[in-house]
Amino acid sequence: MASQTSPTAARTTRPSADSTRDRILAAAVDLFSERSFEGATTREIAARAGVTQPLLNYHFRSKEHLWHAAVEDIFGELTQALSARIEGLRGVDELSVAKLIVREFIYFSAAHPQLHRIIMQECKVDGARMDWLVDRHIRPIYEQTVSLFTRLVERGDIPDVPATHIYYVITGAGATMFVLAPECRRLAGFDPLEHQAVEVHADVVTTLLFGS
Amino acid sequence: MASQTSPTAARTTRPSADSTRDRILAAAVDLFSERSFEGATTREIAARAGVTQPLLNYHFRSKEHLWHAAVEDIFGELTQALSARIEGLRGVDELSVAKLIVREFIYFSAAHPQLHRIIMQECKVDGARMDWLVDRHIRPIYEQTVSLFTRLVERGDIPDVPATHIYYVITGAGATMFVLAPECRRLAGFDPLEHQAVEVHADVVTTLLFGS
DNA sequence: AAGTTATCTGATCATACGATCAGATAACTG
DNA sequence: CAGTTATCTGATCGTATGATCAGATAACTT
Repeated sequence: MASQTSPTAARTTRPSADSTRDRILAAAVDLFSERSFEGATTREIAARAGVTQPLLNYHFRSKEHLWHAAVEDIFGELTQALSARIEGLRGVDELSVAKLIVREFIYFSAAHPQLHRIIMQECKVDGARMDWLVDRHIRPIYEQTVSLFTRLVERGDIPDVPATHIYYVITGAGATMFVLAPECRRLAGFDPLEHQAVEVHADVVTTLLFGS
Repeated sequence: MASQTSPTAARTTRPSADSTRDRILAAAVDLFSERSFEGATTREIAARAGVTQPLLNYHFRSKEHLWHAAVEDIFGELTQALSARIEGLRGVDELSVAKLIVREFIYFSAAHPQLHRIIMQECKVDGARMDWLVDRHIRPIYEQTVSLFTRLVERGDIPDVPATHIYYVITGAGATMFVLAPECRRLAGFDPLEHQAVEVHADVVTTLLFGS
């Protein structure tokens, strides 16, 4: 029997190394982010993973399930990275925590452009996948961020800026830039990542947000 | 014989009203922007235009040609709108022209979110359509904008900001916001267009760019 | 070793999709 | 009006794609 997982269920039941399945997931993350759901074919994903196409339907009920698992995978990594960062900052004041979390997010975005690319590719009108993505992954992070920044504003630690603006700066200026690097190169022959290290970019965003 | 047009040829040979063809083009612009090239089917486009599917292949050689014609259409409207604005400003100083052109661009973006949506949907890795789109439409506008702003900077009319930053503010903050309104609503139950008139948003961007 | 389950493949199916074509209808021309 | 061209449709084709299935192979259990 295939190890069927529901689209929303995190992959935690079998912790052992399942390298073939993982390779398929990695290939799916890559191709879905590069070409969107409709633009990526299961054969292409299989080829990149070095397996045959029917194997995808063995490990995942359908292409749609595979997409959900892939998104679960990449967003799980993000959540884990952020949690680990917070965990390592017990006792530190919330302002410093916020600064370091934003940095962590930018670093992750630079290292995993697939994450923002997938979001971008799913920005379709009346898209069910986008609804799921927002509900399950984006909103939780968004609300945590907003509540953290709201506390900092109330405490007078940072200037009072609308929460949506904060989020816009972080995700937009802070992360999407890395994703749009290829388009930037296409347009102006200029790649932001070549001229500016991630750390420098993180500095800019931090200054923008925290005014320091 | 079908009125075949090459993908890059502007539709200027037959100026008379061709309402069916125009309805197909409008439907194509809508659906390509809502669902991307691969996500939109020719049958769906035909249905929205109120015609049968084979008619698309009569007016356009292929789905790819239809996409090019649709992009040609919407970007042609933009170019025309900007040109008309410039035409009506003969003799006006370049700083005022720049301000009004930026406004015009934001108004157009708000009225035609399909334009930025199409760009967004074609942000794929190694996408031939994106290459064409940048070469034929985006770069010309980009270079014109940059050269205009460069002159203003040299003249000391506006603060010295890197050209790419200028373009980023205009297109990013200025226009993409309207396109991402559905996602904004999805995420935070907040639609920027409901809370903020286009004029107000244009004010914000203008202030950001021209510091006045 | 034998039995059992998990993993993987080749062959194939059903369908959705873009394209084609013969022919109908409408519009235009002389 | 007759002839011609432009416009449009129903039927159909070829193919790409996601899914299925029987069976092979590997791994694991007792």
